[in-house]
Formats: sequence, C-alpha cells, structure tokens
Amino acid sequence: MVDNIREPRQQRAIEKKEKIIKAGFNLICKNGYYNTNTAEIAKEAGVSTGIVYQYFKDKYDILTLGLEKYGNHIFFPMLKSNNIKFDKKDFDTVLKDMIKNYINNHKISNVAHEEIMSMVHSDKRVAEYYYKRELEMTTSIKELLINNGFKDNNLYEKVHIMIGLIDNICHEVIYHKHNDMDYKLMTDLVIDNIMNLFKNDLA
Amino acid sequence: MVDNIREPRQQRAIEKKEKIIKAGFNLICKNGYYNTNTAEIAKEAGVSTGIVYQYFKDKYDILTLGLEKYGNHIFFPMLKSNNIKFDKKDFDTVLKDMIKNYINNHKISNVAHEEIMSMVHSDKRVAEYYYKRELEMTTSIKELLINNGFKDNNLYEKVHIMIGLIDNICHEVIYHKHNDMDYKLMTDLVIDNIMNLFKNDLA
Amino acid sequence: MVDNIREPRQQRAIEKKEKIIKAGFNLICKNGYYNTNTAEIAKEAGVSTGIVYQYFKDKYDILTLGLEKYGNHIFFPMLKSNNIKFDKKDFDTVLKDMIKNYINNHKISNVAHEEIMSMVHSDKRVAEYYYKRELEMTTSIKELLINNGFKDNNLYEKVHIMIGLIDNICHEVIYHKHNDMDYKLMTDLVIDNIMNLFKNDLA
Amino acid sequence: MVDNIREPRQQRAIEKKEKIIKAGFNLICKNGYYNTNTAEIAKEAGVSTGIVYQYFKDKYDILTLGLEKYGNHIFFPMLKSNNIKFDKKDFDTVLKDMIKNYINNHKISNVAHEEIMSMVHSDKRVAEYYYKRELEMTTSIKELLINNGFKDNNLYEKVHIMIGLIDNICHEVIYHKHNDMDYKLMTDLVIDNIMNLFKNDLA
DNA sequence: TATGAATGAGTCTTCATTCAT
DNA sequence: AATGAATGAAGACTCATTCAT
Repeated sequence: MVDNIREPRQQRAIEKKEKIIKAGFNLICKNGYYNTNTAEIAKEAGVSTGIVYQYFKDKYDILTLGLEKYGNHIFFPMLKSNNIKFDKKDFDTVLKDMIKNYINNHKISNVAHEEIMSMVHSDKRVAEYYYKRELEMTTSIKELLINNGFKDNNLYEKVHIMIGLIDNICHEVIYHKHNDMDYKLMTDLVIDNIMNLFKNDLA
Repeated sequence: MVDNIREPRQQRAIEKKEKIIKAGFNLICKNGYYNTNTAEIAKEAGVSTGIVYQYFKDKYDILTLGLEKYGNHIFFPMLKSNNIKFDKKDFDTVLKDMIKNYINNHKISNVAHEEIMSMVHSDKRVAEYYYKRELEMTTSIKELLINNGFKDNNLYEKVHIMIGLIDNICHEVIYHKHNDMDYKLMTDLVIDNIMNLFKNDLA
Repeated sequence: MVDNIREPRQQRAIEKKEKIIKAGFNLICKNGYYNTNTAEIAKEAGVSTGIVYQYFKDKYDILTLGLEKYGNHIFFPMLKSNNIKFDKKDFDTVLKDMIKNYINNHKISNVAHEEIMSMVHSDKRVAEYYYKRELEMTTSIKELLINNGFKDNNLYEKVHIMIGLIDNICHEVIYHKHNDMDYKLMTDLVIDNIMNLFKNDLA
Repeated sequence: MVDNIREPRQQRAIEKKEKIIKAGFNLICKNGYYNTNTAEIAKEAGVSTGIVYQYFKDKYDILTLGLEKYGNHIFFPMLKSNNIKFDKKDFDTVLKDMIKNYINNHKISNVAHEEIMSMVHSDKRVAEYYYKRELEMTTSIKELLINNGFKDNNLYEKVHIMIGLIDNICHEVIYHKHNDMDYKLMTDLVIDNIMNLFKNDLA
C-alpha cells in the first residue's frame, strides 16, 4: 500500500493545506482534541473529509503541524527580539515589556489555549514541543541578559525561575482566575522578585 | 437515563462505591479520562459494569467524586497542618518543609497526576476544584503566617506568588524535566526569593 | 486498554455467538469477505453491531471461527467414517460412494463455497486451513486403504493424486461448468484411473 | 460516469494504455484486486490518476484487459504450439514437455498468480475467462492428439481429466505445498495415469 | 442488589471516481 | 491529453449507557 500523503504543488492546494491546519488547530484549541472530529475540521476549512487525509497522516498530524506553526504564539510569547539593548538600571522596564508582550500575544490569537495546555500534560509530542519552546526561551533570555552585561552566576537556573514567575502572572491576568486579587500589585511584586533573583548579577 | 442513583446504605455497598471511585480515579489519573472506559473501571474495581450506573450518574461522576476524595493529595499537598508554630527567623525551614511535603506526597500517591493536570486545563469542574483547592491553600498559608506574627501587607497576593513558586520547583523536581539544572541551587534560590517577598512582613 | 473479547457464559449468549458465526460465515461464503460488512452480519444474525465486537476480535475472526466450525463440510467432505471395511475387489464402489458423499455434502450446505475457495488462494489463514484439511483427508484415506489390505507403495503420493481427481470431478459436477460433457462417463474414467493408480497395491 | 472512454490513436497514448494495463495487472496479481488501489496503479505506471479514467471505464476494466493480454501465461500455459508432430510411442515425452512448459512459464512471469486464481472463484468475468481458456486448451490438445493419430473415443472428456491432472501436479511443484512428497515420483505416476487414460486410443 | 449481555450512535479512515485547470 | 486536487459515501470498530435476568 502506498504512503499517500501528498505534498501539495499547486498554489491553491498549498493554501488549502494551510486552511486545514488553521481550522483544525483552532478547533482543537477551542474544544479539545477528543471533542474535535475530522468532519468538523473539514467543514470549518471548507473542504471535504477526504482531502484531509491526502495532506495529513491522521488527525494527530494536524495537531502536530498546527503546533509547529502557531505554537510560538501560545507558549512563552514574551520576547519580540533577542537583540534588545538596554541599560541594566532599566531592567524592570524590560520585564514589564515582556509581560505586556506575553499578554498581548495571547489576546491576539483568539483561540482558547487552555486545551493545548491540557495536552502538554497528557500528550507526549505536545509536551516535547512545550519543553523545546521553553528551552528556546530560556536560552534566548539568558543570552539577552549576558549581552547586556549580566554576570553569569547560574543564570540558567535563574532565568528558568523568572520564566515561571512571568508565566504564572500572565496566566493569572489573562484568565482572571481570582477576582479578589490586585493584579497590578502582583505584577510589581513579581518584577521586584525577579530583580531580587538577579541582584548579584546586575552590578 | 435512570434517575434513581442509589445512595448505598449497607456497609458492603458503601465499600463497593468507594472501590469504584478509587479504581476509576486511579485509572483516569494514569491513562486519562478519554483513555479509560467504564468496562476497565468495573474490572479494576472487581464489579460488574451494570452496577456502576447504580452508584454514579455517569462516567464523569466518578471523576468528580474521585477528585473530591483524593484531590488534596494531588493539588498543593504542602501543608500537613495549619496549626504550625514557628519562629519567624526559621521561616526558611518552614518553606523547606513545605517543599519536602509536596514532593513526598506526590511520590506516595503512585498514580500519574499529569492526566489530572491535563483536565485542569480542559474540564470546567476539574478546573473549579483546582482553584478551590488553590484558594484553600492560599488562605491556610496566609492564616498560618498571620498566626505566626506576619504583618498583613497584601499577604493574599504574596502567598499566591509563593505558592506558584513552590508549585513550579516541585514539579521540576518531581518530573525531572531538565537534566542540566541544579535543583538544589534552584530550591535555595526559590526560598531566598520567597523570603524576599515577605521581607517587610517579617519584622 | 482492555482486551475486551468476551467468552459468553450465559446460554443465550452462547447461542448468539453461534448465530453470528453462522450468519457471518454464510454471508462471506455467499458474497465474499470484502463484500460482506459487519452491519450485514449483525443484521443477518439478528443482533446489534456492537455485540459482534464483544465476541470477535474483528471481522476476520468470524471467518476463521466459521472455517473451523464448518470447514469440513466444504473441503474434501468425502469420507463419512474412517472405519469402513470393504473387499478390495469392491474398491470401485467405495470410490463411487466417496464421490456421492462429496457431492451430497456440497449440496446440503446451501452456501456458495466458491468465495471460500477464492480465499484459499488469497488468504494465508484460509490456505493453511485448507492444506491442514487436505492433509487430514490424505492421511485418513491412506489409513483406510492400509486397514483394508492395500500395500504401502508410495500410498501417500497416490492418495494425494486420487484426492485431486475426485476433487476435480466433483466440482465439475457440482458447478456444471461444461454443458457438453458427459459427467457419467467422466466419473467412470476417473474411477478407472484411480484403480490404475493402485493396480500394484491391490494384489 | 463519463462515457467517452478514449481509444488512443497516437503511439505514445497506446503505449501509455499498455503501461497501465501491465502495472495494474501486475499489482492485482501480486496483492489482490481489493488491495490494489488506482493511485498505486497510476504511480506504478508513471501516469496521473486522472488519465486512468480516460482509457478505462473503471478499475475492473483494467483487470479484464490485463487478463485478456496476459491470461494465457497464467492459465494452462503448457502448449508452445499446436502443430507438434510426435510418434505415439513418445507420448510420455510429450507429456513431460507439457509439464515442463507449464512450470517454466509460471516461473518466468514473476507475479504471484494466486490472487488471480482467487478471483476465478469469486469473480464472474475472471471465471469466464478461466473456463474459456481451459476450453481452448482442451480443444487444442484434443486436436493435437487427433492430428497425431489418436482415436476419438470421448477424447474431450479424457483431455479434460488429463488437464486437471497436469494442473494439479504443476501447482504442487510450483507452490511446494507438501514438503514430504516425492514430486518426481508423483510426476511419473501422473504420466502413467494419463497414459492409462488413453490406453485404447493409442493403438 | 448485582450481573453481564446488548444497544447503536459516533469516529476515523479509505478509495473509486470526478473536476478544475 | 494530462495532471493531481477534490469529493463523499462506505466501512470497521469503540464505548457510554441501558436492559433482561
């Protein structure tokens, strides 16, 4: 039996493939992998069910490719560029920007990321992607700091903790889980906390 | 759909219900909700499939009740008692204990919690439980601190950040996601960080 | 995931399993394996589609079990008993009986065996069964001959050729493939031929 | 369904049609009709899937035409020419040659014929072709015998039985189904048997 | 109360055939 | 004439839930 996955040649076909990834990934993000069926994906993409299986090995394949394509908007979207130059005494401003970016990027992509976060905990491939992306971000930020004159005292570990803190506060703000919390204050506390983490590396 | 879910009166029946919850929740934790079917649950619990629907409305019901029964072992299991007395200058020791408790409790319950964490992100009821439990823990710790002489300067927010930090470091240690990280050092950094959070409340 | 194939305990269930085998095997014999779907099998057996997969691993399993149960009516059904006593000079009568049995048994089982013969040529398991059955028959007939005083001069090979001749003539008669042939004459020729095969073993 | 199946005029087109038949028939012989899809056939033939339906009504059509073109290599390929002259006392040599031809032709065509034999039992058109071809061979051999001085005492029936015997022994040798059989001896027995069939026609 | 047999809607995937270019 | 993209019906199999005993 032939391995029938076709890489589309024609422009229209390429667009169609993209549309399927987008539709599929959107639906999976919104409703979850198990609650999204191929018929829905096809319908949302405006194609027949059959064509889906000419471009993708299976339903799972759509998820994987969607992740590769849109994952960086979902996981740790805090860094616009890793060529930022800043004065060490403005580190807090840089941190504020990171948090702003993170929250904005989440707001822009209009799908519910929760379902994908769900898969981070249940699906090997999604988890792998998540950790790959986390590592990328850790490395990027570490380099950013070094390029701006930070000393490398266990920067790897510190950046990791810092990312955790930013991730937490951003999700807090985005999903508004606690109505009785002062997010503005929390953000300040988190920034202060991160500054404390790097107190010996700034000098 | 039958409406008469029986609340078991007899001792044997009560035990049977418990067995089903335990078996079901274990399997769901290990393999995920969608990869666990009622036949398996019944088999694992040593009962027939039919009986399951006399004690539970549906499969989902088993999860919910399991969560209520065993959720505190899974989510934020860092506090043995909320009557701990300690000297403020030993706060770091208290924190170390919390981390130790957290990690130990995870190790003790031999099911994989990841699948439940997955549902926190995809299932409303599980999420609700998670946040309820988080709130409980936040409140408990806040009270613990106050009882031990901490000033209440935005303690709620601070404890929340603190819990996030502990949660992160514990999962890091438990799931060993980064081979090249110095967990001992990270733990110390986290504790120092938490101390920093409360620096004005200890005096 | 559990291996859900159930061996039925209750009498009614056992009968149901039998009914499914019978219905499935009949349909496969009549219409072919690929032209028989599980819904039809279930309908013919008077059960739901779901139950089929509680008793059988898959569609193929039905075929295999059907073969085991009914295969001896289909392949080489020429011997009623292997305890027949006959006088060597009546060997031709014995042969005539074999042919008569073969043809009758085919006529009795009212399904079309051609589809199963088809699978002998395309499916490993069915082929295996066919050759197992052929071997059984070869051995039985060989023993029958020896028990009735035949000498063993390459009896194995001779019986094999003999079975081929009988098989051919019987299928000829059953399926009436050649309208212009004198089957009565052919049968006599075949019998004479078989007698010739054993000419040195009768004495 | 389109009705204008094109009969190709141009040389290139004719070759293309041939290629499709060859590829399709080969694949069907090797893997079976149901396990061969049109995409594979097109790929193997080096053409697009669309073009297939300009030359053939449907997939089945490819099989039919392939059969017409290559069937004589598969079914009863024992006669090189029907103009052979031989001395009646060398009839056994002629038979040996037939068997040799049969086996050689099978060995030459490198596809698995079993799948086509399978269809003889399940597909009307293939069966028809098979019996047509059998009839051809019966007639040819009958004429051959008459041309070489055999008397016509029910030659039709006798030749038919003879063909069955040759067919059986050849398949035995080709597919080696019985490891414990002496094929050389069996071949001799079969030839002796055929000689016996015609004992009254040689004189 | 308890059993396990039975139901049938739902899902992924395949593939012969047709269509747009 | 040719390409390869597109269609959509059909089929095997699963499983939460209900039924008969």
